[in-house]
Amino acid sequence: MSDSLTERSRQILEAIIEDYIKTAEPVGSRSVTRRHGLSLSPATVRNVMSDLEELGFLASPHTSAGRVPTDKAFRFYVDSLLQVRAIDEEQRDEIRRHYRGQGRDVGEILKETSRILSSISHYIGIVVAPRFTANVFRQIEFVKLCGRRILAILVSESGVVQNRIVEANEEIPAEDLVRMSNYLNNLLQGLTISEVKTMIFREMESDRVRYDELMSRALKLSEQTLDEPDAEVFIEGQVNILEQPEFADVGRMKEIFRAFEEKGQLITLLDRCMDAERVNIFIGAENFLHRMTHMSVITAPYVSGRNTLGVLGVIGPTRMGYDRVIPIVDYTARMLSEILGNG
Amino acid sequence: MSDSLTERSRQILEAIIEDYIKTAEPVGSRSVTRRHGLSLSPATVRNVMSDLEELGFLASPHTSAGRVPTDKAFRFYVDSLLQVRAIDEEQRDEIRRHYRGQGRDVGEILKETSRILSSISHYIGIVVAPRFTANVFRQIEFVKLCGRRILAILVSESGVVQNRIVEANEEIPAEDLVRMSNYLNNLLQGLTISEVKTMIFREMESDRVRYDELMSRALKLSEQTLDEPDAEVFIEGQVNILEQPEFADVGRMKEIFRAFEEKGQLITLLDRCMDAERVNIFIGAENFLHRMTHMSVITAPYVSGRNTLGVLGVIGPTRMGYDRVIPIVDYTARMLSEILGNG
DNA sequence: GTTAGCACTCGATGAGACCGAGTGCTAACT
DNA sequence: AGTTAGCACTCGGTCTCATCGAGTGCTAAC
Repeated sequence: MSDSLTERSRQILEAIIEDYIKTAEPVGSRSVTRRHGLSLSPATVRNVMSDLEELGFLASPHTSAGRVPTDKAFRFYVDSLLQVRAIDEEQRDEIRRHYRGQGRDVGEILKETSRILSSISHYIGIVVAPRFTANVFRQIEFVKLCGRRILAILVSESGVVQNRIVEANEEIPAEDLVRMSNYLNNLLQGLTISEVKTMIFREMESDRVRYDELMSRALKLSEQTLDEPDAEVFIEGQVNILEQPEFADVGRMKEIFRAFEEKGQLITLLDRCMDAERVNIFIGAENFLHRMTHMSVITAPYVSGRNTLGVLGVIGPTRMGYDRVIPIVDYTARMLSEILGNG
Repeated sequence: MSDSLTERSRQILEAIIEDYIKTAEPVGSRSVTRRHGLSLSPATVRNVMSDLEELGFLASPHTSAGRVPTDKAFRFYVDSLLQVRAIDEEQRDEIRRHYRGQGRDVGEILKETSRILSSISHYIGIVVAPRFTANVFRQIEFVKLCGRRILAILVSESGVVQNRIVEANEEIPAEDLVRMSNYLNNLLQGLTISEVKTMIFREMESDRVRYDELMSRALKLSEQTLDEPDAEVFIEGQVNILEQPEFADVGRMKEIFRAFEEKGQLITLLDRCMDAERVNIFIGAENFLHRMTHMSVITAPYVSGRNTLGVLGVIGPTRMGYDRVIPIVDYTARMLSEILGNG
């Protein structure tokens, strides 16, 4: 398919796409010749554009408007035409600067990351927090609140904390809680959370535990602690899309904001990129969120050692500046990996 | 000032306000007579309306439109005319139902609370998480991550958890960390966080500690842990205001969304309600957020025992259904207090 | 004090004219 | 055969103008 394009067609397509990225408006044959030093007449360009429309790379909103690149065109652009630049030095420094304010809550770091992504890309930053299941267990602690209520705190190798209040059947003395957490910490050391789950299940069945009330109670509590809440996701900079001319229309905007309220769908989408090597791009309808028409998503996983922790990315209009944003996403993912990674 | 209004003027003002709340459109003299069984002619009503405008209760967008209640009118309405109903049974049940999914992370509960507020009021729900400073210290734990990095976990009496990664000057053995937390837990038991801060300061100066490296290190770590991050705030249902006809205008909408990005200002506003007895209302410009014109805020504090933990509320257009929303905010605050309160 | 009548205001709506960017086609040019 | 100039045509955007109707304020009568 891309072979069927002559060199000249490519050049013109690229010119149109780049124009469209700049202006958000249908591109006419004149502007192509004007803005790019191609020594061709508008009429010739028109012929080529007509062919490109035939091939599905361009669409015309109506007869007398210019033409607009389709999702297919952007896909081609990203795959074949785009030269990903190295990250801008200034931007790199800005990212580093944001991360400087050190020593905070992991959640804070993730939130800051999505703020960074949004403020530097001028689009929407998104970070999916690490799933517990993918993590390695480090420690569990029980803190007694009043009565039968216990605060369980679960810490993973990478320093992610999950805490929840559980209610025991009866009041448990503080010393017992310490013994319980010692027992569990020993038992579960070094396992991934999913291994932890099976381990707890197996241990509960074992004779040794079945008749030891303390242990079995400990296991029950930890079980309650483990069942995973919905993945947390940090989204920042939603206002930025209000600046985009193509969303001046109120109806379209509503759709977008609504899409962001359904975080579940977003998470599903980003989860699909967990195993990607590096940067991953969904263009327009490719993202399968019907509400997110005219939007593209650029993602990259962040890791700790060999372990993929989560995914981050930027959501912007389909006509976003891919060449600028891709390196930002890539670099930010690396920085975050470095900061969270402890190996 | 309210005395200067005759009974009839009041009735008419109320009718206008209620009409405006329903329709979001300027109210004319005819609609007042039509919709309300007042046996008065439009002409009479017009005279009264003219007086009300003189007094600053009404404003006319232009000569031939109807009239719109001013902030002052809404203030008067809320203070003097409004009969706050008891909460609707159905809504009460719905709130309870939302809270049923128990045993979660405190943060989760707060987020759910703001979701509840938004979905039941159909406006925007907002919850400011408890400040640490106002809380009573319960426990501190140190978890060793790799190298010199330590995860410090701070738990308050009410089960709120604050965690952050701190970096020590040198590697500290795990046993020492346990001893350090034991020392601190003993020292700080039962103090409020602000007392904790002074205590740490005093203790650091004491001779006993100055030459005990372990203790002084412990104090240093806890100091790092304590300095408070920005208060967390949960905002849900921002899309809901897109439904409000008065925000169909894109410019106005941008302003609102931008206001929500500056969470600091919102927090300042809500903080002012921390000491309020019960429900507190800011109407229109009263909230002092210049971006939030045409918006009102209804807040209520949530407590644990005598201790005010934080504030929650609903943000909606100035012409919101106060009679419906006030009991929702009030009831939700009570429920949340009950859930978090442990005494 | 209340009401009917009336002239007046002013935004909203819709029709018509016009403009201009852009297209597609044809015929001429290299 | 590919390229270009010329030209008729399309169609959204904008401007103007007339019209409509909800609503007002004023005056005079009840």
